[in-house]
Amino acid sequence: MKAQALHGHLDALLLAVLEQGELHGYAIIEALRARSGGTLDLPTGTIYPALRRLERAGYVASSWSTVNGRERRTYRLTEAGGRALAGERAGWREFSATVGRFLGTDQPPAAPA
Amino acid sequence: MKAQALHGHLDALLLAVLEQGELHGYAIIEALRARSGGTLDLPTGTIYPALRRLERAGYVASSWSTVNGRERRTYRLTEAGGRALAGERAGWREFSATVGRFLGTDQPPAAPA
DNA sequence: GCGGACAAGTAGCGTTGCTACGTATGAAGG
DNA sequence: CCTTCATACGTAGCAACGCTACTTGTCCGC
Repeated sequence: MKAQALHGHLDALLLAVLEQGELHGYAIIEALRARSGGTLDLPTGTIYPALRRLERAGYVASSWSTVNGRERRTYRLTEAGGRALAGERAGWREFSATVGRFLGTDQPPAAPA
Repeated sequence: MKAQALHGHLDALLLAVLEQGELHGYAIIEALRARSGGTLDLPTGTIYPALRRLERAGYVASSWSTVNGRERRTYRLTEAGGRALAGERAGWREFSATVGRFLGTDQPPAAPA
């Protein structure tokens, strides 16, 4: 997938991942990769700054913990983050519907389990 | 709709509009606005540079004409542009499917005529 | 004459993600 | 013991892209 196609939607993805439970940065990267079937393989230099942006915005909160001598910063969605996610979802729906009208999205044949 | 959400997909939209026939810049803006139901109201400062980008890339070709004393630069899709559009379509499909998996797109109920 | 629709364009800005780099621990392999 | 790899975090600088604001010019209606 083209790299910068994410532009403007990364925050929504991160919030969506955190919606299902708190995770630390590295795990978020793996979650994105796993849930996307390998399509979304985002570098750390993309994720970590994005998480800090979200924290600054109040959409996520973080706390440190040490696991096996490794420092982890675990992020969780805040209430504001939940509201933001809802907005992002609505925004995404409108956006994809609009662009889809031109690019002919229609039915993705994928029938997930 | 949030402004910069288009990031990376504008070219595809322009090519898609031109696919249905050649148009001049101003008409492209109106076509986008009309076909999107007013959602896509892009300023000239967005469209004109984008068209020139596409022309430089060889995806569209242009020719001048004068209508009612008004200079028009009419753009049409080239063969390379058609191929590019096909690629963009595939890219969009993958992108929207991937992001949709996280944001929950599902089936847009729109069943166009 | 003046404002508004039509028609094209440029300059500069801000956002955003990416590349490249740096640091540190623990486990596995030679 | 030393190297390599996976885990885990982070920053600095860059490039792409669309937007805002502005400019120029014609034609039409008031």
